[in-house]
Amino acid sequence: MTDTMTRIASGLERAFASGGFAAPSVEDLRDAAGVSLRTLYKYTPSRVEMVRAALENRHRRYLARVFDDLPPAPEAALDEILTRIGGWMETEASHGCLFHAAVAADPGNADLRALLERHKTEVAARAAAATGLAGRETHLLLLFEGLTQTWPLRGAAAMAAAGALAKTLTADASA
Amino acid sequence: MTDTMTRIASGLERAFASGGFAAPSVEDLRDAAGVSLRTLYKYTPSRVEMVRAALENRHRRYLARVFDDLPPAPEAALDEILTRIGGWMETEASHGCLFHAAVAADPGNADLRALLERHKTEVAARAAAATGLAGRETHLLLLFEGLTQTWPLRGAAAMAAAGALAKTLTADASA
DNA sequence: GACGATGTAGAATGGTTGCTCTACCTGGGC
DNA sequence: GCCCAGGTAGAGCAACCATTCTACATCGTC
Repeated sequence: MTDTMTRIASGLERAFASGGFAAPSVEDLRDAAGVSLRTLYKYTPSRVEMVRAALENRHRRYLARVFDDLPPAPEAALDEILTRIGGWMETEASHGCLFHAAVAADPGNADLRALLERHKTEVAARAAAATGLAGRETHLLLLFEGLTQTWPLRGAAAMAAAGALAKTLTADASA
Repeated sequence: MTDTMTRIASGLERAFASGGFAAPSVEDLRDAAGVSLRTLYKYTPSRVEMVRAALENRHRRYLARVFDDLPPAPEAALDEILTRIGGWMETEASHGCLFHAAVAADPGNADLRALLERHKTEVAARAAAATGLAGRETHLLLLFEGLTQTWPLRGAAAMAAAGALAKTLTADASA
């Protein structure tokens, strides 16, 4: 029922998330997308377009899952964001941020890097808006990046550390 | 004058750092290593061994550069560590941590993941020892990971944010 | 000055990859 | 009943890649 492009994008996202960006062949990607090779190439005319489609899909899903319907109070919002990032890591991204992985796999690709930049900028902006910490976008970003990278290594302990550091941020702002 | 293995390892490190782990062909790696294909395969008998050699070299260089000869006072030590990580990012790792990049490029490889784990664990341990923050390894790790990932996106602002968050860590400990 | 260890140069090989192309199927609108 | 937009299935192709192999150079040691 979902239109073809959506089905392709979410299949590709799943494939890259589990297999990385280097390993999966286009035939693997076709299997994951659940369409024929011809249709796959019709919607995403090259392998890098497949990567782009997967990341666009990821971006939309991540923003919705982490930032939609947050509690209005700043400290509660920040706590909830961190909890949701933890949940995201647990169920979706057991080995780190997909955007960083894409750039790492192909560091020379400027388009990919622009996509990463846009994703992180939007994440920081939405977090700042939700927590009333305008002007602290970089602090928030550092916290999220730290949590996202430390989670695969330390699991719940990473969440606890992020929570502790977050408190000093909100306390600072209300002082 | 340096023995062959060392020359190969540091050449490989340079190649992977600038080209990522997926793109460079073994011939590219040979050029970077500055030896013949035969010699390259003698010391690193497969491409994954080349990756391993590069990462081992990176590990040694990183630890030496960030943790050797730190000031004895805890707060000064932490500050100095962050400054050195910033310097490292600026001159060596303009697009993130090489260990995470290696794992991202080949997420199924357990050996690589073990190498990442070992690297980060050792970094956290040495940082905790140098700053007198035993028991806070995860907090330190989160801070370093955050800085390392945010630096390519925000540059000096990332350093400032890391410094601010670090202060709350040391203040906490002395309280 | 001969020898063996260690290096270089680069051709050959067998397998894989990204991508294209041909041929066929299917279901809703006229 | 026919058509055609939009799909499937999968063979074919040229390029590339990791790895191996052959043939030759260099140098320190005896």
